Amino acid sequence: MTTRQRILDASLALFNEQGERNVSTNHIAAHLEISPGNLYYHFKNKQAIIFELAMSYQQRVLTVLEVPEERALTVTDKITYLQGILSGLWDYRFIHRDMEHLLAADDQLKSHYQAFFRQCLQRVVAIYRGLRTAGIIALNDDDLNSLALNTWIVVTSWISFLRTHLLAQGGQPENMLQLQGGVYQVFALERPFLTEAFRDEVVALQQAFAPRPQWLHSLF
Amino acid sequence: MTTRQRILDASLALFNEQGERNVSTNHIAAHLEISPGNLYYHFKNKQAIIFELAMSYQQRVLTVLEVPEERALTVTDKITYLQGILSGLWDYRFIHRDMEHLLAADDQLKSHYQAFFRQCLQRVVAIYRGLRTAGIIALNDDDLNSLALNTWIVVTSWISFLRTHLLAQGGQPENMLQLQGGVYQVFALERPFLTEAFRDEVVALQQAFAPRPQWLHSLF
DNA sequence: GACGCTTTAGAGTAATCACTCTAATAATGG
DNA sequence: CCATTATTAGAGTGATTACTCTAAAGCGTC
Repeated sequence: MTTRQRILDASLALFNEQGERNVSTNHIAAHLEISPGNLYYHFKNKQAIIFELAMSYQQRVLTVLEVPEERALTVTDKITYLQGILSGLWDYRFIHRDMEHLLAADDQLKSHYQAFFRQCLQRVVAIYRGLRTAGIIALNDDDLNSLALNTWIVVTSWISFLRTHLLAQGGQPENMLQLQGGVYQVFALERPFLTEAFRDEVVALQQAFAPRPQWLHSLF
Repeated sequence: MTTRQRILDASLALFNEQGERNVSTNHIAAHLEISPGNLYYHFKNKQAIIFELAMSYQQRVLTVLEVPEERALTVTDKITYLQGILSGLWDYRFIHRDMEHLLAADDQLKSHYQAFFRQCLQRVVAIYRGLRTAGIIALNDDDLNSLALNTWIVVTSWISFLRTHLLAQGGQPENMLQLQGGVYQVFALERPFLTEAFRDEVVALQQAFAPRPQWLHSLF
């Protein structure tokens, strides 16, 4: 693997674990046992590393959100989408931790991200339209748009919600289970719009993602 | 006003405007035209300032979320709650920008915050129970719990959503209007649970908070 | 094996950070 | 008016930051 790629991988891992704020370029170099000069030979500054990671993240998410045109959507599709997005968010979780800072520090990243968000929202809308066409949910366009936006907000906030409100240290195994709770939570958004024909089936599926009692009951 | 209070006020203003990360204790002192030594006479470190601001924030939110016991809830109550919370979140918006960092840096704040969150969630649940008792919404306990959690997530993420996805510079006047969009968005969460008796009334009310076309249509 | 290009090491730098120390000044109370 | 205490100024500190510079090492090719 090239040094350049090793820098990206190490940066991503360290940013995720400790937060971008707490990881300096010197830390990254030391972790890789290379010199700071070497790091700066491959990237002109820290922003450039972040920018590249953010591009990978966006590509990952957009790939997950592709909408099949030739066939109708199924309930399983929806789960696949959610799991894909949640695992993408997890793998790049440093990005949503203080995105305001990342965007404020890099105009190029900001415009890229805002375009990316529009694309995402359009695809989420398209997915819900697909579910409506498939007869799985029933709602008007206003409700659908609001649902799409609320879904986006809940999904993208879910990880930081977990990390701030629940388990203290960011142990991965524990959180991976809780991560699935995001699926449950989004299903709860859609549930009232389910058609009678699909309600029982979907609700049964949702239960598979029900948060484990040990932390759910500690909430309510 | 005491120097101590002036430090708190200036810190809050600067943290909100520039982000806690970008505001050093030296900045705060310089802004107040006092010496760093003076600042550290009143607060033992930066964390202590943040901690105190976080306590004010929590008290503000809990005060807003008080549930009247002697009377039934009305639709107007709900709007009052939402506006109160949103304006509280706005006035302390630095807190939700990188809360993970704030909590990781201060164990005391972390335990306070987690207890605070539980209290908030319980009150949101109580409010929805009140609306159910008043016959405004109809749902079972599972749906109600999920709705409460989703409401909390959407409300607390709304401001950072606005600041990252929409208008670039954080101009207050523009954002104050958009801030109200959060009310609309939460109403959208509840809308499918409205009883027939109240649906038309509430939906009409919701329209008053509909986001202005100039940025809504840019989204979809 | 000499040349040129890419990659690397590592010392160094100016700026900034949170915070400390000492001493001067103001306020207070007897 | 004096003694004590509370408040303030301001210089300074060691650590850390993002990043630069120079020179050396690899390495492919003729």
